[in-house]
Amino acid sequence: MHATQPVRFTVSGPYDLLLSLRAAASFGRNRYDSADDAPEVFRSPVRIAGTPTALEIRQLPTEPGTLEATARPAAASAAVTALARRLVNADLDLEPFYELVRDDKLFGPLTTSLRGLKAFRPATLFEMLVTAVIEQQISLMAAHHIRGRLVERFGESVDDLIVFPAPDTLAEAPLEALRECGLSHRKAEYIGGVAQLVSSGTFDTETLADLTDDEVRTRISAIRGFGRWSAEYLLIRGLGRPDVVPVDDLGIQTLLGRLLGDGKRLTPDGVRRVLEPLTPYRGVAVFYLLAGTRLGLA
DNA sequence: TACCAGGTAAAAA
DNA sequence: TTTTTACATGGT
Repeated sequence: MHATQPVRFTVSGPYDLLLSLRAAASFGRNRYDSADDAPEVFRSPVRIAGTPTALEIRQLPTEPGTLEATARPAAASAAVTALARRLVNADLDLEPFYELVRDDKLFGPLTTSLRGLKAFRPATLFEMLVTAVIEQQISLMAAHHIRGRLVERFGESVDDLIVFPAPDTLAEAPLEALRECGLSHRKAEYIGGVAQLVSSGTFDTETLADLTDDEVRTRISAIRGFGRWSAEYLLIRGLGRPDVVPVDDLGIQTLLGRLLGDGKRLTPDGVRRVLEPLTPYRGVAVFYLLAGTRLGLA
């Protein structure tokens, strides 16, 4: 049942793939996830049944609610569709969010300009867990460099892309090799540890999708190296939970202080206070503010 | 040069 | 129980 033809699927609510790609690029170009020569196509290196695969996703110009996914090498249609739906966050319907903020002074115009924008999600939650550890405390710029070295050293090539390292690869990697990518000794331990939990099956990332936000918080925080920030980072970025905000996040505290506060960095309680009216789309709202800032709209 | 950046666990108080 | 400290990289 391998798809030699592209598979098609529909997305819930408004969606603009090109805008979403532009926003993603503005957060820091990731040369392993996109191509310069075809900016209207989302290309992502993924693993399907263990095989490194290049997944390409397009939006049909005449039928914006329908997307088309192609896998090379060809792979099972069901797997391709499921993965593509995850990457573009196909199940999230933005319309209720737009309704909620339609008359808001800040969010009304912002959501009109950015109509159809969604954050991409990574192919695996394991990738998100590792990325969360890398981004702890240091600047995003520094984190990008470290992550790039990790992917180059331990990932697998497919076409001109590199698939994020598999859990067993990082589980078997010597701590010293992880440190050579620029990680602290402590972070190398965290990453080796979570890689062993996932590769051994002790921690099943796929079952997290069935749990509530709070249940996921508890499960993630139980892993060494993962506190509240990392759990919430995984919830919003990895699982696409629309109402979650990492209130400990320095970048978010600073941004919300500037746009919704008195200009100074907010405390975690301050973040909760200013976002309260945006429930149950607080996480999506923060993403729109971040994207708006990056794209020069907010 | 020193300091800060999308934190966390462990030690010290 | 609460507060302090060490940590790696890269930009300013």
